[in-house]
Amino acid sequence: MHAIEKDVHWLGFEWSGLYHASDYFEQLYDYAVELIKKGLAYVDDLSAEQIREYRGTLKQPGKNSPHRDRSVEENLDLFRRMRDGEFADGARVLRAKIDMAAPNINMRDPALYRIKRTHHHRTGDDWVIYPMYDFTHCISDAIEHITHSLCTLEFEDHRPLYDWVLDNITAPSHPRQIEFARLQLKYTVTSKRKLHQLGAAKHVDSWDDPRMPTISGLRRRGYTPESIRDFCDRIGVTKKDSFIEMAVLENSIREDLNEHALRVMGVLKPLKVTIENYPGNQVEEMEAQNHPQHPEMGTRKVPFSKTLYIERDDFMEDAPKKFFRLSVGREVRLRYAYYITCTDVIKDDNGDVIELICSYDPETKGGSSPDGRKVKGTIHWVSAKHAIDAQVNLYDRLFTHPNPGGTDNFLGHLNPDSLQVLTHCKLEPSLADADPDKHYQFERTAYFVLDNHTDAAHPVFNRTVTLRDTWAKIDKQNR
RNA sequence: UGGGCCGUCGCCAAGCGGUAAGGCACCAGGUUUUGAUCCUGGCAUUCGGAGGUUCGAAUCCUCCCGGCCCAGCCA
Repeated sequence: MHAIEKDVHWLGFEWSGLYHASDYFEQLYDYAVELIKKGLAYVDDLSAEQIREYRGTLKQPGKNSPHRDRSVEENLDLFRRMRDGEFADGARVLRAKIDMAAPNINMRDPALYRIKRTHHHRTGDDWVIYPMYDFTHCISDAIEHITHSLCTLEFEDHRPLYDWVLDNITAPSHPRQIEFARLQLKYTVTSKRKLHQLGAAKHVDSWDDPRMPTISGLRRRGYTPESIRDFCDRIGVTKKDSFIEMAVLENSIREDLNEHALRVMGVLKPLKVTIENYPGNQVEEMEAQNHPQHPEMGTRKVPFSKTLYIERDDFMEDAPKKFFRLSVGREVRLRYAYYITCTDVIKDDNGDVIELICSYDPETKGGSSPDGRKVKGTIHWVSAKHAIDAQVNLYDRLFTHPNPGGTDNFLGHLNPDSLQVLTHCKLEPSLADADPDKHYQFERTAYFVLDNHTDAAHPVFNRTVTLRDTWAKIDKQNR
């Protein structure tokens, strides 16, 4: 309950009052008595299984309970004694007397009250009988003078009952129930029951696991309240049962983060680079912009030295012409630093590249050359001896099936690679005191946020969403 | 003939009798010290289908097809 309040607050909403149906238990009881007195409700002694049998099927009408025609006096007495705890749990229920042959099953004398000795978080042990949803909700809405009671599609069949109850008691008002489709996303599940199962079976860490499409999960993943509200504005509200593509959600957060995230450099999969002609002890402070489109967001200094780390993906031995990054003999720009040319490659015994030897052009400090020559690629880097070590969590869709919830075994469609943990990522030193409330763009890779369960000594960054990657698309097409 | 609801571009979604908005995605260009961002252009002769009414239909009528929900003393 408090978690919900917290989520709603975080999303940016306030409420004028907090109401609980349990505040109306006494009134609800009185309305039930009113129905009994009108001959519109009765106490039934049938067991749950018997009631099910008597209910009939979707295509066949039900039949009346043998207790359906008890006198008002007897019903009043029995209901009173239900409340007083004279009967065992499940022994009797109060039912509305409507129509056992109704085509809408919800109208076949639905249960209004059942006996259930359970501790209530607000009313404690005051009650042993509790009202059913269909009886409680409409009356609570009426008491609160709600004008429109919004709910999801599966309650469409309940609306006749909602109206029946209010039509047959002296209701303080008669709200209108309107049903809408629930928000569903592809490649994930949104039902509370299924989300709970994911946690219970340890497929995710918790309710706020960054892979969960919960408010707390999205928050920990790095989504902002603004982006979620924008997403909701875009998708609209209708009665059509639909599934939204993740791309829409991702677009909303990218749009927000592109505008507000601080740009930094972080190397996820480091490859060592030695600048052979750079003085061994020299360190230069390069000036970098915090946001190229917003100079007012300032600049920062990033240390540069002889030994650096660059992204493994930014080097390719047999690079195609369209590959604008580093390869032996090719020149690239190190963002905010120098142009470098790869001169040699060092491999380990397995033949894997473990280090690059490069030379830099001292005339290109800051990233531009006096002779105006062009370099196609600009890559990010971090100085080896200044870098901080961090863990980075890369998240992907939770399921491999577009509608896992619609299959007979949704857990069978889990994406085994929904979380990829990267350790010893090398980040620029300014990130040593990263702000947990700020969002960062590791330039050229993705948006990240400090995990809110992290501790300062061992920073963990969660990937919110990747940047659009045209190269990945081209690369994929070429294979 | 159980009942209820829904069908407009790949995914969402306006439209409510006057001749198909918009977003996402996608495609093609341009700018760019992020292959990001940004900018420009393209993307439904057609609204699940077939008839009908009308000068005119996605919008009204009829029939058909497809999808979702309901047999908790859960919500």
